Amino acid sequence: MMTYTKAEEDYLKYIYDHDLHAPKTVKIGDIAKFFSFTEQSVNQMVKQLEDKGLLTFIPYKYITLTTKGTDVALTLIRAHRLWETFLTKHLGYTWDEVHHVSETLEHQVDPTLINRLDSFLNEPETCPHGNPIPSKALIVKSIRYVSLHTLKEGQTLIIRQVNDEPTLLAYLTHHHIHLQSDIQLLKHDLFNDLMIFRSKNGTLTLSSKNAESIRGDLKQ
Amino acid sequence: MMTYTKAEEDYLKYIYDHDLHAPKTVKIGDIAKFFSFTEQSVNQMVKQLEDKGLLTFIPYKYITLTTKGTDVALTLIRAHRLWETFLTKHLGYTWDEVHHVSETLEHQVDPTLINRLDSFLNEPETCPHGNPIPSKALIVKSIRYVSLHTLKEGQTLIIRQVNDEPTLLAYLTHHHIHLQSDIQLLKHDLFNDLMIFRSKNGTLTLSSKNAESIRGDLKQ
DNA sequence: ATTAGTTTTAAGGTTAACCTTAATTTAGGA
DNA sequence: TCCTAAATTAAGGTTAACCTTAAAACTAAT
Repeated sequence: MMTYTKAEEDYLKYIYDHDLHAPKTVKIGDIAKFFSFTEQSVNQMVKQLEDKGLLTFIPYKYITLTTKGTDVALTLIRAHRLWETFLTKHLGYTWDEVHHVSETLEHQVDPTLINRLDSFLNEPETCPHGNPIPSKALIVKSIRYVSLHTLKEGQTLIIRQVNDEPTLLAYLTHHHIHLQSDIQLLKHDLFNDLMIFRSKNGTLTLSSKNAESIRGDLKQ
Repeated sequence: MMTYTKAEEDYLKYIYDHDLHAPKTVKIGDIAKFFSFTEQSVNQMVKQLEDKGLLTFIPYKYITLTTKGTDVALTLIRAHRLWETFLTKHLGYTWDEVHHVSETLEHQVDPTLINRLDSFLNEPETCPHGNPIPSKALIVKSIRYVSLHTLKEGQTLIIRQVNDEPTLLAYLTHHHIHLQSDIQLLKHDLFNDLMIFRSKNGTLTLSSKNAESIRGDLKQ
């Protein structure tokens, strides 16, 4: 089992996420902008990752992960989400507290350890934020949910997934909103790009960018 | 909470262990020999640790940890032994397998995490090798056991503690010896410095140096 | 008072891993 | 065709954290 540097892993994770959201569109410039590096630096690192067989770069087109690169990204995600599950299920952490700790534990990806942790947890399908945990064979069972920012006024969503963003999670927790909560769009203020919702415990406001980080099932 | 580099932590652990075994005797040269560094390097690092208030060095006499330095060492030991306990109690590791994994996990010493892990494990008193786990307040409950290498021919020891040395542990496991096992000294071959023992499953030989790593209660 | 063993001072080398600046070069659309 | 965005090449800087070599200086014990 090869091991990669933190920077390499960060590149792979970014590319994986970006590609999931918009396939075959990652360019050198995207990565540079995201990490605030120069394009030359990114060019170098992309070359390095290509040399290691982790990605393919078609100049002037796009970057994609190879199977090997995808496996590395999924291995990291698997470890991260399993540690998060352990922390919430057994150590009493809340969903907005786990990210920070898991960031440091996720580089603990020794396959034996992670697989045993998986068994101990009874092979959970999702992390505390509702995101799928890749299986031992790195298969991801992904479910297509509706994103909160696409709601029409009056519609209600049952929350099933939230991106692992501590401030957003803390905000939701503060409003007593968690997985399986109902949330109804009262008003979409297009001018300010704000969405106002009603939940069981009152109303709350989210920018549509934040709403995009929340997904679930439409309530009939 | 300050955080220290791996090298700094390694120095502190070495000094702590050495001091436990032979109080007030650690010198620059001991550390240098142990790590195979030059004495000048060690001198520098010792100065660095002194500047950080972690130890006291009386030239031509000895080095001792300050309270602060002792606390750092105990924090590391606590984390290490709690992770070992988790790995054996819940993830199915054996006592000779845990050391390697815990080495990398032990730098995970975020106090909240470790304290919650401690509660989850029901505040165990000892690690899988029988060594005491410092409490949350860093109190060590140490029990005085008899060392195996001091046995007289014919005497039997009930094993309660073994130093965390993977090869020794693997050897014992191979002979089906574990904590609470009885082991009787048959013959002490002083010429070759070997000790021959009988256990429930046959006989085995240990150098007296290895025997020193095993402690327990004399059986009447 | 010697001397062997210890400690200190000073300057510099190493390693790993990135990241930058500056100067070109190339591709592809208007 | 040209122009702009994208990519490349080349050389070098940075940072963190130790560790080494070489040359003194100091202690304690005979």
